[in-house]
Amino acid sequence: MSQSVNRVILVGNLGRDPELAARREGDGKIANIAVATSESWNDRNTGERREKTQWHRVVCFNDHLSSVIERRCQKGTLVYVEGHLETRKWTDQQGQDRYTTEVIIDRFDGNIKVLGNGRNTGEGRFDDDRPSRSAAPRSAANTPGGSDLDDEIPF
Amino acid sequence: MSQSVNRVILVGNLGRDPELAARREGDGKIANIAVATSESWNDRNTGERREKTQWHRVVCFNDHLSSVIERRCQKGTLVYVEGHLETRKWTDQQGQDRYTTEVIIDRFDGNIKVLGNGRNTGEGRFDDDRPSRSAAPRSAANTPGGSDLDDEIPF
Amino acid sequence: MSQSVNRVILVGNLGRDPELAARREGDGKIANIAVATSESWNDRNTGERREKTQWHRVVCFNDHLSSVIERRCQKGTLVYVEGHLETRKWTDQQGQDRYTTEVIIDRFDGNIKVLGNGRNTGEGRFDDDRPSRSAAPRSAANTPGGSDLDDEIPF
Amino acid sequence: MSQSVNRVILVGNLGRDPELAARREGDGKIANIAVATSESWNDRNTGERREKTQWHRVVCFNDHLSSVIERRCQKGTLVYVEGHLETRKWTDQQGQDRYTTEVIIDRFDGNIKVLGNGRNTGEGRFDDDRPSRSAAPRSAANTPGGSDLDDEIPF
DNA sequence: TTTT
DNA sequence: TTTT
Repeated sequence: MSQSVNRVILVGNLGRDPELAARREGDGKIANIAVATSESWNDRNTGERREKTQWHRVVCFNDHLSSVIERRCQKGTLVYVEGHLETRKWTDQQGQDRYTTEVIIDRFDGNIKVLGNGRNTGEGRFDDDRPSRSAAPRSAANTPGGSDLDDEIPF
Repeated sequence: MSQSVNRVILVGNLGRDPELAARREGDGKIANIAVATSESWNDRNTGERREKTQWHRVVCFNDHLSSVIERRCQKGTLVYVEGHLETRKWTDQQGQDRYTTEVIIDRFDGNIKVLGNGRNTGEGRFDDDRPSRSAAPRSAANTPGGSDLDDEIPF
Repeated sequence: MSQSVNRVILVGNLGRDPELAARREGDGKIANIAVATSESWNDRNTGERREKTQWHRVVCFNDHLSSVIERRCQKGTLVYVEGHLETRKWTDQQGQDRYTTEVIIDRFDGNIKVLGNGRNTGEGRFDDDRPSRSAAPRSAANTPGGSDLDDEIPF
Repeated sequence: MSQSVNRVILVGNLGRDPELAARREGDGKIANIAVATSESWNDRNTGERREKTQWHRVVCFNDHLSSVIERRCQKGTLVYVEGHLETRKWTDQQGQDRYTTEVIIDRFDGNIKVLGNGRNTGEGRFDDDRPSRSAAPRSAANTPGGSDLDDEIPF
């Protein structure tokens, strides 16, 4: 179990179209996206509005989800991403150790969501792309004879 | 410090317009919103598409933020909410104990975000509503002479 | 995809031993735990230390994980829980509609972690309980010839 | 508001004692900690147990919280950290651009918690260190005449 | 009921 | 470097 947690949640816009990486043998497609988050504040001294953008390297190792990213996302798309941090080591041309930190999208179901923009305007549901391999959520309220909460706001 | 964590993150749509509650003395405005989240899956047995909606009572005790909710949110608005769970006890008309669980929006800055729909279409930034009381984010990259990451994707 | 997110993170202590519910046909064991979170603050007016505890109904529908909860958790155990909110409707003895909100533990791997106390003191790893059905994490750094970050501190 | 979210949650152990950085003028103390998270799995091919550790640079820019980290944390301490990602640019000795990604602890209250080990065994509460500047949580259940949930289990 |  |  490892007594540890490594969790990242991002909501932001793609800075460019997704890059579909070369397929590694047996592993399927890999998608790389650049996600921007920004915060703004009023400068204490000048009173001016300031803004700061962070760019995040987000990587998807799942073949099917990468295809969906390819189809549904483009420069400007607003996405929700849930993943974990990984820092990988590489060697630059001068032979020096370099480290790059990425957000790895964790699991298939629900860890990336298209929230707006891009190609997702009214063309049907994302889930339509998925084969029926997705299991039913496991909980009481999904059982037959269960809640009719779906039909009305219960409060 | 209490060695505990109580954290909720929701992205969903408002099921109705916000309700601005009566002002409690000295506490400012309170906003109540009904947020829907849903998940869908293919039924194992029938193969049919099924969907399940959850409704969340979300409460904001901050006066200023409640005003913003009032202005910026309406039925259908997609919001991001970050808060914590509270269950409060009350007594019904039969004199019985009842419990209601709500998501309390945690702090002012950034714990509710309008992601789409509603009144937020191109009318300027949410932050324009805020007085300059918001402090500058505290971190290295915000210092003078700092990063020019804002101008370009660095990867 | 549903354009929505419903996510709860708790770190808190069990208020009593886990309750293993009756097995529903075909669904395996269900575990119910009561998790307390608390926050404390200094009262603005009196200056006294005040504390507030929240109790959370946490439910696990996974058979194997429920067994682990049964073995590893007891009254007082500190746990990390990651799940989502569900409110289910039921009818009380007076025939009135009632609603109960629970935190449903999301998926098997890593969504409950024993952080301390209870029976988890030095009795071996939680993972030893698991059969080898757990898949390898999918990411670059796990590939053969990959990173040797594990062996040394990169900063 | 910026329509974006940048959020990191870590639970892990300190790999070394905290490093208290030089004070920047007017900004107070800065604490740097190295937090390890790890995951383990059974190798698909060999069946062997494998483990992978990630190291996270975590930075605290808050003076008071940095003092607490200094006192309460040491090599081996298990901590909960909530923050956001920042990547800062710097120039190495060869004059090349380099980027380092860090987790910045977000705000004062509750964004770092000592969960175990280290110096936190029975020496009194963390909160005792804090002056009474912490405001009361704002919510219904904290009001006078409010809930007595604290005293009894509601389920 | 828990815990600090 | 940590921890299980």
